[in-house]
Amino acid sequence: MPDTHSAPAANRLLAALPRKDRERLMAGCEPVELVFAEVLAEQGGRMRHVYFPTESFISLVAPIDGRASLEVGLIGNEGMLGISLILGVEVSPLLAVVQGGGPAWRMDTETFCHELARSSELQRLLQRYLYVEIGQLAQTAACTRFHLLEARLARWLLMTQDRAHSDEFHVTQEFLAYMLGVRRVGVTKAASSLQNNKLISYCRGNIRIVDRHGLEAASCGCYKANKASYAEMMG
Amino acid sequence: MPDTHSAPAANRLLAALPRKDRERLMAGCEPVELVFAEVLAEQGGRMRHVYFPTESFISLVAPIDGRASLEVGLIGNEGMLGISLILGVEVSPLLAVVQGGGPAWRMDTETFCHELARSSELQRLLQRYLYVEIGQLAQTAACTRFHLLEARLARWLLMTQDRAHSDEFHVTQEFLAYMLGVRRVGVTKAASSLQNNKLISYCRGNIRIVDRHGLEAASCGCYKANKASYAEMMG
DNA sequence: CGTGTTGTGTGCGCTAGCGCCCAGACCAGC
DNA sequence: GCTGGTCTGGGCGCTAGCGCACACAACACG
Repeated sequence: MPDTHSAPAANRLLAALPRKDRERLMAGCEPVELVFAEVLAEQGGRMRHVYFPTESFISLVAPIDGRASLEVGLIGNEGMLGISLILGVEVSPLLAVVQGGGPAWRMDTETFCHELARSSELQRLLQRYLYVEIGQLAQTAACTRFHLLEARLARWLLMTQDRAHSDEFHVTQEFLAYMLGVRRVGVTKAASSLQNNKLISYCRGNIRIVDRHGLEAASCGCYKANKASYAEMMG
Repeated sequence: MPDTHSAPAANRLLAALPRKDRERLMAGCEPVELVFAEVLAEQGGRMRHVYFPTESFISLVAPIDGRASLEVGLIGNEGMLGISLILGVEVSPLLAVVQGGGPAWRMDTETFCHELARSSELQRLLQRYLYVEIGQLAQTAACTRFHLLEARLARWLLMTQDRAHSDEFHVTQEFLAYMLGVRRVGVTKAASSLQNNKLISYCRGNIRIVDRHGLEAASCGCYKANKASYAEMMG
């Protein structure tokens, strides 16, 4: 079991719980190692587990028309996968794919629902988290409609850096194109532009954030807006 | 008080409640007449009331960058405004604007929260409704990204027709452009195309749906998908 | 060391939608 | 009947992103 697992605060939702609630919840969790591209939930499929990422992170993807798709959410150690269970629905509304491999806590849905019923603190916390997610979903819709690819890419990189807890991570342009709902070539152009401006360095899927401040300036306001909304609601 | 108000089933959420719960809830409601373009909730503003439209309908709009905006939800007699209260948050995540004037039930938030705590049936129902809304939010994001304006317009018209309970309603192209996040001229083109194909007839904001089947064929699959998801979850 | 696979960069013609501006049609009110 | 506001339509040049096809570099593995 990796060392990261032993820190209870490795997931911020868990960390935000009162000690008693947290300990009971974590007693029902098991540590798992998520691997890149693993599908944790199909759209419309029944969820068997919820996940609290610690070092890993998960993309929420809205498939459309069979072929295309669009990432509409990103879950790292600030959140959880399976939040719709607090609405009493154990069907996943979206496709959930591991975007960054690594450790996470996992809990089966029955145990989770049981704990949820017992702890009103847990309920309160997760309700607020869901509220934030909803706001971000709407924000993402508008962002995707209005903002230029380069800005959206910059935002995506920042969000990923936050969740990867590192200024280096691996993601191919092909994959990025899939997430952003554009052609691979479009990503090539946008990424080249960022690289020319010395904001990132890119080589065969290995991305390094060189100038975080510059990247924030190049990204759309949605990045900061999202962060602010999380901070406001989750404290 | 308009006659439509006397029918308890005029709002489908209310109608779906067991008689006892419904009667208690409606006792806390007052009938109001919503007027076009009225703002019922500012983004980030505190909500004072929740609304159950009967003949009226309400747009949920995600403003972005101050100027532009995008409609991400539409609430008619199948839903309610203020659903985020079931998450214990009385701040509106979106801008809510009356899109079609008419009667609705209104309830102040305190009473609503109180009733919510009393009726687990109400909770269950609204949780499912929120789940559907979330799914549609994600769907809308992808739809806006990938589908052509003409198809999106057709979808919008169908959704509005459903909520207006009439094949005629009033909406200017200017307003449509605002909702769809495009130029007015773009709407002119798309609407002309639909009119040329004898699917709608359009004159100075007065729209009439001429060929509903044709319009469904011209719209993207999102319309049917949304309807199906509501039907599945809400019975 | 060659060979297939994976990832990145380019070029080319195309389309949807943009921003801007103006024309005409219709309606309401004086 | 005139006038001014509202609504629709169209023209014009432009851009972001599309689809397709191809070249090339780096790596992985026999």
